[in-house]
Amino acid sequence: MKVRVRFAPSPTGGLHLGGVRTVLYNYLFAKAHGGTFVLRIEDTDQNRYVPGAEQYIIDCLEWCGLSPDESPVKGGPHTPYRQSERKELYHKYAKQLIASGHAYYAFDTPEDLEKMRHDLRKDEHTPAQYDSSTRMKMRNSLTLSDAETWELIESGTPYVVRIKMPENVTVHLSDMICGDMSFESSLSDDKVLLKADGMPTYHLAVVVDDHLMEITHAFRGQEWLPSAPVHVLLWEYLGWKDKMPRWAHLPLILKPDGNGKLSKRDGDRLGFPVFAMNWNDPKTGELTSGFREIGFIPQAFVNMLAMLGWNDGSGQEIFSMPELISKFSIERVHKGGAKFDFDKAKWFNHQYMQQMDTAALAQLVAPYMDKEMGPGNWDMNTLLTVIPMIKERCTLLPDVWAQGHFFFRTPELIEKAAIADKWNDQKQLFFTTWADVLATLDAWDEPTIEASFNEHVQQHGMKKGDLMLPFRIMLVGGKYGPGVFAIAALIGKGETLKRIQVTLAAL
RNA sequence: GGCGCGUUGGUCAAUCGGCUAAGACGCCUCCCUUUCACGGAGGAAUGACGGGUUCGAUUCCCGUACGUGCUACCA
Repeated sequence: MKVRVRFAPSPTGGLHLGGVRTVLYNYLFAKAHGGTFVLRIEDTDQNRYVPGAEQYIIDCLEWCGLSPDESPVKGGPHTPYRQSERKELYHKYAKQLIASGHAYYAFDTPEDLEKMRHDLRKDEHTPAQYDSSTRMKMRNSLTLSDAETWELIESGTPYVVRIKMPENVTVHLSDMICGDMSFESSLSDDKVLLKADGMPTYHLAVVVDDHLMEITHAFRGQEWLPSAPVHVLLWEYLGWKDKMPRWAHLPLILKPDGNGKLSKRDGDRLGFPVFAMNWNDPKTGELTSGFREIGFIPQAFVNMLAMLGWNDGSGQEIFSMPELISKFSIERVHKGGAKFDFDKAKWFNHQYMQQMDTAALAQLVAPYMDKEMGPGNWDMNTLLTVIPMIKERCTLLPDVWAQGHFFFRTPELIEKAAIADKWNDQKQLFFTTWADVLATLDAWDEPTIEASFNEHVQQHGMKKGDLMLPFRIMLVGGKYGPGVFAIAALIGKGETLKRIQVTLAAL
């Protein structure tokens, strides 16, 4: 059997961690079986549709290295891939369901529904559902005659199509992750299949499209489990049950500090991104930060997500994409949700920064260099030299600048406070005279500079330990960075002397 | 409220009836390093609770508790 999987996001906002992970597991499963990964866009809610969101999703997938084989832009054998462009299809199958008695027209207004939910409420806490116990009290094609129904439709009365849930049926569902489950059909309400605006709801669209696009395995978040029986019933009622995909309901990604699904607002609140890339909402003008922009390497991001809900049992945590494809197994995906841990996410990125080759890393760092120094105003060869010296101190891509800016530019901020209270005339004299010695040096390399320093320390009868930190502060501006003599060697004699003199004058 | 799903350290988690319960992140101590890191060596910290089944339960079953999801003309 040829494997076909799909991801069907609604273009209503950024792509969050759970979404990317769903794509990832889809992708890994498909690639492991030589299958096809389909992207279709679920733009079925005109009120919530946000222009640009579709392209954003496509860009995110590309950044993550998870580009689909078939998509609205790429095309494929099942065009169109946008649900808004497949409207007639849904109408056709909705009519088929009505004809076979599994669905019906409903003309109730929102006010009618609200009244029903209030008047017929089952108990204090729970409003009534539109289901077998209430549907015969509403205005729909089950209570109206055919002629009345037809007249209402002809006269342009807004209507929806609802599924007629059976009264006493136990729906069985076999899930690749959750195992066998069963649901009582009477517990679900008569879900709307076709909305008054003519668009399908998710329930109809997912079944029709999965069938038409020959999807064999359907991955989605566990929040869909309660409506899965509706979908199973639709597969059955449409006569396609033998072609129903195998389901896999993925565990949820939860808030780090406790309760609930991770949401966009948690990122703002806790100081980390929840979207793959920056999302600029054109409707609200609100900007939500992404993992790409704060300096994650895409492979690290994807690796981190892969481990949030799955492992191969060996204890290995760093996997390349080909390794993930060959080792991923749906049986080892957890059932329980996982709290997202930003520290662990950063650890993954740190690991990738250490193992990545310098040239590739420099390419990823270049945009941040452009941002700080201006495009063309910095030297790539210097960056290539500097990266191996500082990368172990770097967790995210912009840390390269934070940890190495002094190689490119005289530090603007000098942490004088770190040395000021122990400063004295003797030290002042030491550096003044040593600068003169340095000026006369012929060679300019790390051992030469350090030897000169040591010799000068001895001549002044001072302690090297008292002078190393001041020298560092002069060159770097703060208490961090690689060996001071290596820094001096790299920035050059002129720049070293300049930094010593500037700081001496300021102390 | 109803229904579904889940529950091993603070977090991610291994274990598929034999446990002195792996490993990772984070935290702490020490070593290395005349800075900050990296690295190395240690440490604290876990089976929700109550019943069964069994020679033996973290593991299987049943309750309870807790968590979480759904309960829309949102997905």
